[in-house]
Amino acid sequence: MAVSQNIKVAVDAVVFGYTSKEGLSVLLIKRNIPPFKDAWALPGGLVGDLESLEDAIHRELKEETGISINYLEQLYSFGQPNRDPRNRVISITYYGLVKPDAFELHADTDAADVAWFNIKNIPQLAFDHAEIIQTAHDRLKNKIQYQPLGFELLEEKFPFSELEKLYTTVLDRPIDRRNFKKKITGFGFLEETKEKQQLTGAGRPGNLFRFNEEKYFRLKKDGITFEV
Amino acid sequence: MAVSQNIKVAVDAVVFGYTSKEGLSVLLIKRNIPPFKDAWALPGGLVGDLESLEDAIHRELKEETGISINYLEQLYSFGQPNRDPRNRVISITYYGLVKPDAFELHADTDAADVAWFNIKNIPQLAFDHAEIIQTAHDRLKNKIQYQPLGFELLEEKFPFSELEKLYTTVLDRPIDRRNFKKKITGFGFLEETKEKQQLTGAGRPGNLFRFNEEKYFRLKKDGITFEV
DNA sequence: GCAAAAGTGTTGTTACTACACCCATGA
DNA sequence: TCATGGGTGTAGTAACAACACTTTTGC
Repeated sequence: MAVSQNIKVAVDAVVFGYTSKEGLSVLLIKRNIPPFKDAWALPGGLVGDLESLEDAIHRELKEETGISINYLEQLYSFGQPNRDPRNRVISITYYGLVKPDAFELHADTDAADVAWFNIKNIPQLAFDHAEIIQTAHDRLKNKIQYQPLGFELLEEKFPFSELEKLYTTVLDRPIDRRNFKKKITGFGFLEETKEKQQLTGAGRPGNLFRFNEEKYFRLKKDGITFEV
Repeated sequence: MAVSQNIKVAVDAVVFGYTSKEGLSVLLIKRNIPPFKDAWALPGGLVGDLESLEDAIHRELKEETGISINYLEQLYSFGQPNRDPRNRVISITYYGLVKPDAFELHADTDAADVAWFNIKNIPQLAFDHAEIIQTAHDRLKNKIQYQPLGFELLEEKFPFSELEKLYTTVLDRPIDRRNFKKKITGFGFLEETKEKQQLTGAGRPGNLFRFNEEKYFRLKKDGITFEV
């Protein structure tokens, strides 16, 4: 019906990182071009005419932040006519999970700077990016209730307390250690190794666990019922 | 980064209808322009430069099928470069739920025909629309597990067996009547009226129920745990 | 009176919640 | 020996699954 259309298509990503010291954080870039020059924003950009949406977001992440990420999932599409002050841009957003320590951040092409920001301490953002982060965070909190979580966010081997801290952080409330362990081990996607945690200060060292990838991803697909 | 971009933005909708005789069906239009002329397709079309995505899909539904629908939710965005043979079009898709009997279908502007097709009997479709319907159907089956369902699909007053049939149809398996009733009445979003069903053939007439809108939508928002 | 659909309770089993003390280590 | 964090079991309660017969109506 519309004879010609003048709308641009962008992709943006909310990349969550987790460390037990820092908690849950989000990867942001500092814009070096107007509008919102020098403001923090989500990594992302316009989609190329010949590339898929997934390729576009991976490319943008690589260019703007230096990270490459294998777990990325579509979140929502934002399309209010005035969300970009220049011209109409709709944004297809993704969210992903990574281990921050596994990457060196470097603001390569389009960005003046890149950094992790704790989810509780996000600065003023460009465009409607605050709303996008909010949506992604809600989705993550929701998702944790019917999918296992942790594989993409923890080291290969980790003490059980790391997983517990992760859940505490994402759910933002305390959980009962014994019940949590019963539940998690009941699902069977964790394997206990014979190794013990290297000590970092005082305290009894914990046994190290790892994910059984096959079972983990099957449960991720089939869904679980998770209440703690 | 891309200096100019040549991508069009469309919206498409998977509108589910339910009747107890026909089961679950999907609203389709017959295209009257190439490509895929005379093929069945989802209602939808290009987004206007100044309208929101939601306005666009409501407008297209009105134009192409004659229905207006108040429950519509974003589903997913499809953006493979080759999904439209003419040029690059990304589609932001929605899904909605209606009572088919409440509308007169009429193929107004862009469509040669409009019709309901049973979900088990969908014809060959244009573009990647079969995949979109699949995605919508999966979402519906999933959603039913943590949100109440029925308000948008049933008459104002209905015998309990109607709700039961709806769940049986959507879940595509039999459910235990007594346990189902216990569960549903436990949530408290149903109200029993004093009226009895008008008879349609033999059988004991059932009491009529209605939804308590306030409780229904609160539970829809908060989520429920549903297992039958 | 028979076919069709509605209505209704109980029991066994499983899953969840709440809760507190001892153990291994480093300093 | 003290501070820190890891590890473990039980009992009461609530939710779920399985299951069959009686009632009301039309024909």
